[in-house]
Amino acid sequence: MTERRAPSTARRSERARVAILEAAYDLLLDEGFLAMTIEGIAAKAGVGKQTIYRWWPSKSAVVFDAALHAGEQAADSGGLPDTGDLEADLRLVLHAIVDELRDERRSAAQRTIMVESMHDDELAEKVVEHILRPQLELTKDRLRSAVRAGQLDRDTDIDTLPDALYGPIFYRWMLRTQPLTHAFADQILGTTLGVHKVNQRARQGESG
Amino acid sequence: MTERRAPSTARRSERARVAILEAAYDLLLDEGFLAMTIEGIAAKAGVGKQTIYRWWPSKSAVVFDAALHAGEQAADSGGLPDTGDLEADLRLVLHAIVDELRDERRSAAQRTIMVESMHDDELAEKVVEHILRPQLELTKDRLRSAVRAGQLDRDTDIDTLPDALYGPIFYRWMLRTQPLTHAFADQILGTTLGVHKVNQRARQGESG
Amino acid sequence: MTERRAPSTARRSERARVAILEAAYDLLLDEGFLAMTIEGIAAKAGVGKQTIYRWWPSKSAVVFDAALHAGEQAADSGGLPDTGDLEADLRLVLHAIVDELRDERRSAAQRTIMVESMHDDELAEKVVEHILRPQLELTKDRLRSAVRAGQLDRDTDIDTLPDALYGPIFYRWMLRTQPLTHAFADQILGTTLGVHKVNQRARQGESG
Amino acid sequence: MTERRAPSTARRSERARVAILEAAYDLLLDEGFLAMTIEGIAAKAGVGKQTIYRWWPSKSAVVFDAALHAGEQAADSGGLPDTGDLEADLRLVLHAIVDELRDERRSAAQRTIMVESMHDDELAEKVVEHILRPQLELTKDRLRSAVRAGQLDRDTDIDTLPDALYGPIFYRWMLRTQPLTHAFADQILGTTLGVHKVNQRARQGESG
DNA sequence: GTTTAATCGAGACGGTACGTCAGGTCTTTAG
DNA sequence: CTAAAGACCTGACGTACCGTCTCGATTAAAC
Repeated sequence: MTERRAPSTARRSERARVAILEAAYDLLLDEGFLAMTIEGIAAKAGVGKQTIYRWWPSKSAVVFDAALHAGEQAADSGGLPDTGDLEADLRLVLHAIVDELRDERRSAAQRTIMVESMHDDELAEKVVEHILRPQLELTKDRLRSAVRAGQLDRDTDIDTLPDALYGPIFYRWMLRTQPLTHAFADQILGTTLGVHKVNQRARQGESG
Repeated sequence: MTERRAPSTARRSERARVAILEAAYDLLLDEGFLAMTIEGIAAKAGVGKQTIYRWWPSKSAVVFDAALHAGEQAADSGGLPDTGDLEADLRLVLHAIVDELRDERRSAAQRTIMVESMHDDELAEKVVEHILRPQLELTKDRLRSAVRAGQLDRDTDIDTLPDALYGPIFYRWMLRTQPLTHAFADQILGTTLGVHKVNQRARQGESG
Repeated sequence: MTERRAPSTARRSERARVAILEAAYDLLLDEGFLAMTIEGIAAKAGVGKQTIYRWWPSKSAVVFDAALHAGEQAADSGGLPDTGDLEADLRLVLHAIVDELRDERRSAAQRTIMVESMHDDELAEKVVEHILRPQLELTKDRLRSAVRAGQLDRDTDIDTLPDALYGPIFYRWMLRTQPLTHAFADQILGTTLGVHKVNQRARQGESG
Repeated sequence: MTERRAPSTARRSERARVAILEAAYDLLLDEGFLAMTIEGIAAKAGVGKQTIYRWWPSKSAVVFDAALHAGEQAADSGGLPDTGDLEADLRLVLHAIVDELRDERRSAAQRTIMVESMHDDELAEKVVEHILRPQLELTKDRLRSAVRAGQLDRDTDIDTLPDALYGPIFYRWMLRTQPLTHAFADQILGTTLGVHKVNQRARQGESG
């Protein structure tokens, strides 16, 4: 993933690679990004420091790969569910996200990476490219499908809606101003889809 | 702000205190939180390292105070504007936030504080209490005023709406997936208020 | 002695200085120059590495000072003995040198210094100035005294004789081709003084 | 020369062997023993590190062989000249040695090897066996021949005389206290042979 | 004339020590 | 008594080499 200065990648020791990623992930969870050190990773992985420096340019890069390695979940989803009912499908997705983020153990690493990406442009780019962009694109695909199915206004801004959905959840997760719940996700969903929902608005119009 | 282990605070040199805070803020803008060092602050401020350690417990603490010192703006706002037109008032606020965050110099400190609060619970609490909570409370006040004025549904969830407004902006600012613009803020505002706006929905219902 | 890059020497910790020199000397005797490390000295002295690097530019420099510190004997001799009997006086000196060089513990430092001075011109100069030249000058003084006393030919080459005395001993010490003994020293002494001794040659002439 | 752990020596690549020795000698002259590295030799020779480690046990061993290879002069001499005039023959030998040692370029490597042999017992043994002992034995042979010819006392210590001859020259060469000249060699020779010369002493006796 | 097995260039590996940097504490000197 | 200056111990940094260990790809020998 990140072996950009890799000399060949052919002779590379898979054993060492995996040991490093797992040691890095453990240390990330146990000590946090700032406290962990390259020397610590090397020691825990039973690996020479140079073997880390040979394949990764920075601590950020190792940790990012470690997080990806820990959850090979990024590419597993072949897309968002599409049952025909947009709101139900999105609710499923948001609930899954909330569930994952509420598991403190699993989400600590994610949060750390997000945080570090704020002052590490290289890391930030990787986060956007490998984690956020794919998720956003899949979401947009689902929304376009909904437009085609007549469930959303034809003039809905497809680029903004995902931010409106994920932003508030991200906000509460990062800043912990209030608890992150399914109910909150539902409210965000309702609020966000509100103006754009064709049928509902029509029905509301009739009954109004 | 953070002088917890201060021995007396009485004999403290104001000259040194200000020099430290200003040096710290300059370095924060020039080098960023990670690159700057306590030694660097001391050198730039023409101060002994011990004079920093005597009054602050950590780099985070100095930088937080430096940011507060730089902009004594946190508490200046006596509340959100209330012209009677909720959407216009919120648009003003969101545009101001966007403007501040788009100014790299001004937003660097904010970003740093957010970042550091992630692995510094004490700092996190201060951020929430001194910066976020006040902003959220003022926003809620404005929303309640709108409900009273009949501009918003009576059953609008006042606790969720601010997250729906600020969350997406925070999301784009932190993750930099797409540029942060006034247009984006406007769309979020439109989407978010959409279902709750009394007049507009009524009008839409009539014309539907 | 070697604090060339010393910033001030005023604030210097005498405790640390002595601990370093003693640790260095111990390690020199126990492990030898090549095997010992700066980190090892620091650890044994209970000192930070930086405290060594602050005051000495190289391992050689530390070890040289350590050797000087161990035996503040370099300048102690107020001159060679002068009992009137040149051969007896020189025999005393050579035996003392042999004794010192045969004591592995005591000669290790000397050997190391000689070795290091080969690839460290600055050190070499110090060795010549502080150790060799004084010894040679004192020896020449004693020889001149013997010429005045009529024990040596008036045309004896005073500049060559010391090399003829010390050279062979140095040769065996360094190259270890054969053991270094008092008998060897005596033979060198006899051979070297042979042609120059006034009385003996005269007596030999009479008996020839 | 030193291929002690060589598995067969049969399949050995002569090209690689020579390239290694020449690279090593170049590096020895250019950087000195301490600064040069096995990796450097391998790189300069265009050879894998393992090819060095396969045939030599240590850097010392490679460098020693490299020096031998550079001057295949060690074993070329079939003995010291024996014209019947001991002093003239030895003068020839000493002048040749002085000439070689005065050539800084050629003698630098020799000096380095001598120096390193002080803290490298394995190297020391090789130096003694391959370079010094042969020279000393040849010298002793010549001296015994002189005894038989009646030019030297029958009780002359044959084991000491070579040290008395070579020691002072070695001393000045290594320590560089004074320049190394033919005149110096002549004086050493005169002093050393003085007491033992049969004819001269007899003549002196007659004239005394 | 092909096996076939050792050697070759290459270079990754687990390590040690390097010399530097900054952390946070302790000490000295001046005001 | 505080502040400046800065030395102190600590520990991580990123680099250079160590000596060992695979890798294919030549060789040169014995079949």
